[in-house]
Amino acid sequence: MERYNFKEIEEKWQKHWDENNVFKTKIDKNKEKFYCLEMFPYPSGKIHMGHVRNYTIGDVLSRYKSLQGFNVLHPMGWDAFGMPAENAARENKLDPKDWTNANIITMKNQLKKLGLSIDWDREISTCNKDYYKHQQTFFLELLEKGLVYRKENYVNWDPIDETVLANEQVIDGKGWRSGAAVERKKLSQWFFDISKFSEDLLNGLDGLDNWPNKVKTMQKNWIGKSFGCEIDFKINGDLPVKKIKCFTTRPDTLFGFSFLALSVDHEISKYYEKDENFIKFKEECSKTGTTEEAIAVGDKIGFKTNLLAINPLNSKEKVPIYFANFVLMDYGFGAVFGCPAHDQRDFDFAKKYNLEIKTVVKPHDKSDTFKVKNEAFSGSGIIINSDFLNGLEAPENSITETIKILEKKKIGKKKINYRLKDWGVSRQRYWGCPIPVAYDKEGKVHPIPKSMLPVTLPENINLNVKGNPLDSQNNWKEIDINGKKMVRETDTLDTFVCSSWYYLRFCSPKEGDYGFNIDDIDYWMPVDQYIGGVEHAILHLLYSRFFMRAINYKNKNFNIKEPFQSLFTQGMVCHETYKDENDKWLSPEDVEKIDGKYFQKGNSKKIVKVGPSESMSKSKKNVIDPEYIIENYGADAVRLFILSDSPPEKDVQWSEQGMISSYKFIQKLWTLHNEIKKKLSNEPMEIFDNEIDEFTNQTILKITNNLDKFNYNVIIANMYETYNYFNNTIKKKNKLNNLKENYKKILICFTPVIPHFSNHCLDDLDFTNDLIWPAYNKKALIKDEINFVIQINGKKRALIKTKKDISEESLLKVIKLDKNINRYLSNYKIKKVIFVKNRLINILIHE
RNA sequence: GCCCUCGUGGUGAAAUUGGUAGACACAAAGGACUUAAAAUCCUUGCCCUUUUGGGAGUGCCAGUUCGAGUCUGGCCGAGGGCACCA
Repeated sequence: MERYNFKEIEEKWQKHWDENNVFKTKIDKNKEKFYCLEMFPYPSGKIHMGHVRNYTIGDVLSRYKSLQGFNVLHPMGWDAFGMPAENAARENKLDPKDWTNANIITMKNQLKKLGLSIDWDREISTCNKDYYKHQQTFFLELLEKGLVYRKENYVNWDPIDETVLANEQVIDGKGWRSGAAVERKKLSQWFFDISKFSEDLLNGLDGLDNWPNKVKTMQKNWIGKSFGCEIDFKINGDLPVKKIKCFTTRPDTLFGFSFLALSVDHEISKYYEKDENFIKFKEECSKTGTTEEAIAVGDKIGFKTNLLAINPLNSKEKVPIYFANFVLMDYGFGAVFGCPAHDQRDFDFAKKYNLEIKTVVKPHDKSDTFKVKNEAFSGSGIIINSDFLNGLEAPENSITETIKILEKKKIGKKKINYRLKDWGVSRQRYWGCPIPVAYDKEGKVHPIPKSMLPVTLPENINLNVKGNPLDSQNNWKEIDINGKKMVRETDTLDTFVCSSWYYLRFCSPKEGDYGFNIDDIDYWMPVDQYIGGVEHAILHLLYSRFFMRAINYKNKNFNIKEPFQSLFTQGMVCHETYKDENDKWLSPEDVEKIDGKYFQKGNSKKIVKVGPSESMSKSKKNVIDPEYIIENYGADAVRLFILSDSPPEKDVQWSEQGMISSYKFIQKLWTLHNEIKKKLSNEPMEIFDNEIDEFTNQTILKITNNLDKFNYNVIIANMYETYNYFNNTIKKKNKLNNLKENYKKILICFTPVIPHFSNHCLDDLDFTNDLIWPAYNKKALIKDEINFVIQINGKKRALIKTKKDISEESLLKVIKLDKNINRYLSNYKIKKVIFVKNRLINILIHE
């Protein structure tokens, strides 16, 4: 027997799949479709283990669904616009396009070596003008529908990447890519009106039964719906403004009102612009505002105005108005009514400035003289000290009642507020999709006529400039529209716009007139299974849900709202981290383990400090190169290992030992295959063995269920069990009549995980027909004999083999023959017997 | 502070959804083969007993049940998300 030559065999099959267009997909209305999609990669250079895991999971599912007879769409493309290309190009004096395309070629080859069942005919790249042309059309359509607008606003400015970031791209006050502390800057920007769909995006979550709850909760929190009331406060003072609007969720505590706080950006601030003390105060606010921790721990500070606000429920009561650092301009109306007794933040502020703390809610178990002392009370209770509101149950009842009263008095009205803000999509970068608009001399916006699309990026330009390289491209910027001279928009679109609709493009990758063809969409969409990292829980997944609604808006021909029917978020691939004596990161390649201790390779004097296992990342050097692993162990072995150790939704530890054992497992399977082959050709097959049928059926049932439930790690265990069983059985038994058909079924079940090996073995035995997912035979699943569990007082005392469907009476007779059981039964009286058919008997005795 | 998820051997983890806890694998120890090593194979895995067997046992404490890793309540611990959101 030859050793299993994975290199030769894997290459052979990959070539076969390629040359025969095995994974090419066409619409076939006689077949049920299955659209399996993994989040497409950014072409950063080489694939990493995270990709291997993500795409292996998707490939197992695709191959399984194909074998089940589905018409499977399993495409791949490139999220090809973005900063790294621009940075790399600047450093190496290259064109971002060349850098990107070279990476795409490398990574495509690497993905092919993994043996993925991808329809490469549908490959798309978002930096290709055939792609972004349609994105520009979408942009203009949204502009026409009023879903895109331009406004001057405070934005998140990333000083390292020198671009604006969306709220979703600021994590803990830092840029999601650069890690730089984000600054506030006022700029004119393009926005997508995502907040228009806040309610719909929230409601849509309820229908996403096959999404992880975690992701749904995150989106729900991000949308941040809250019920409340808007209230107009009259103000006393020497300003032309006589009214300030506030949003509150607790109008029922209005009698506890003791100050009104405004954002420093509130419109009233314009009357204080020349006040030196106010300018100083505003500066102080912007300083503390940069990091999240500063905000969380930070002091509440205020600037007292000479204005007074009048309590709308008691016009005699007048309270001071402050500007305060904790009031956000872009939530509510940038103004807060302060009730220190029942809001901790207001309480802190009141303590600092010695403001009145009026208790208006008491806990149920306290008397009417209850007074808030050391901290605000926000629990449930009864309204007190509030005139006609007294006695109401707080909070639910008192809030609705108060709103009714306020509405009657025309002081306020019911209001629902959302935390979700519009999506700022302007980026001051070169390597992105140009925004297809221009400005005339007056600065008025003109869409680029659709006939002039695409607006392509200028090529071979100097990237070594400060700010946006497109700004200095005068030839490119100047444009004639209908004889009028105009200047192009130089901002490009956030790359998350590209990924908001790419799954539609895969359905019609070559459609020239529009982004997609409606017939294709009708057949393929929605994505039946989407697979990717949880880091996009809010970003990409929310944007995509918005984008479908935006296309759908005022569009009778397009009915998709939810692009992803089911979502699966896989865990990360982790590895131990290593540092040398100077705390410099070391790569696993440079580390050697001798007798349980770690040293630098080739130098057993240099001790290596071992850190915790963390998600593989270039910066910590704890990466394993998939190409090296595939080269040395083969794609099947890598696929097997990456699935074997942990459930796919959890993080997995990379283990060299585990990898080797997966490799050895393939070799063992090969040895087994050859022994089975020898038996099949040498021995007359005359003995029909029930047990092997039963085992195979059990295995088919287990693997099928585990595939359906994404228990891919358990499938690997099932594969090991199968090997162990077959290996033992063929050693013990000869001339098995039903070995052949069972082995064939098993090989088919192995195909999704180890496609090269399984196809090779199937081919080797001329099993080339009817390669379909085996159905389990329910009759064969019912065993003739059952291991019956015998319990005495709920404790297992014996395991007895009996015929199936044995009755309670006969079982009791049988178990009396068991020495151990009889010891209990003959010495004690039976109180009660619990009998579970074909499974368990529990005998309760007096002791 | 608020919300969510999760606690099972030395390790990664299984457990047909309330019915044999620890499948499958990694690591470890012992053994077989070998001059030796590698590779391969076998055995072991908490406590008591020579064995048959018995006891404890799924973070901790209670509860429901004939029976709880699984259900209920409380506590402890870990991870994640949001965070001056009015």
